Amino acid sequence: MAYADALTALADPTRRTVFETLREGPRSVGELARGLPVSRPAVSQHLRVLKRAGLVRERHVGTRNYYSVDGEGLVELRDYFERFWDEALAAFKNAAEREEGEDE
Amino acid sequence: MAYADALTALADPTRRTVFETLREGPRSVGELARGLPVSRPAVSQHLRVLKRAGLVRERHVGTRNYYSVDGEGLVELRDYFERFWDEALAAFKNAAEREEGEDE
DNA sequence: GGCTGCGGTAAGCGCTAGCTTACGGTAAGC
DNA sequence: GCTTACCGTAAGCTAGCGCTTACCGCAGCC
Repeated sequence: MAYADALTALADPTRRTVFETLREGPRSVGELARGLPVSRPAVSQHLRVLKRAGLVRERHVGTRNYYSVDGEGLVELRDYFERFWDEALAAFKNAAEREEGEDE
Repeated sequence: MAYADALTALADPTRRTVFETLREGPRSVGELARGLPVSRPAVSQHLRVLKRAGLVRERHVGTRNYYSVDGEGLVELRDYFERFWDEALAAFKNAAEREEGEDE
């Protein structure tokens, strides 16, 4: 059920911006906050949510805290959509076959 | 930017349940509401959000309103994550090459 | 040691999302 | 026509989310 956390995490626009910025490479909290219209603590809270969703990782360097993209959350999301797509297609196929059976 | 609507749409647990139920095949609003702990108008509102996100379609039959999965929204989401993944990989590769250059 | 810059956390606040009830509108059956 | 079942929308309420300010801890530097 971890894909649920990832979905709610990426639902917020600010969090999406943070995530998409991190895609370009690791960033410190301050660096991220400077490019955003919100305060640094707000960014900190967003990063916590993203981390809990398995979408980002953190690495301490001195007093700085560098965040980067974690592929695990992305993989879970991709798998979720893929499975969804497969089952939806299967159901569609079943329905089509049933309708064909009714016509006879 | 339609993937944003799809993400916020799928962030809500009730809406996810509705969407996953629809994966099994078309359902009327009443049928969906019966299997959920919320009222029928609530389901109606959720369906409106899902429709705006391009995730579901509706088809009127008499006084009933049948909803089914629309693949368009799913495709947009898949493309978004795919592009994200590609760019993240490219950035990672660039960073690795830069580090290699610094070592020399 | 003191100072500075870094960042996580707590407390509090406003606003929006999701829910409910109440209503109106339409199609089918008598 | 009347009634019934279906559904969408409006209005209103509440819980929670995202934000801010204030505070604290920690690492580096003088």
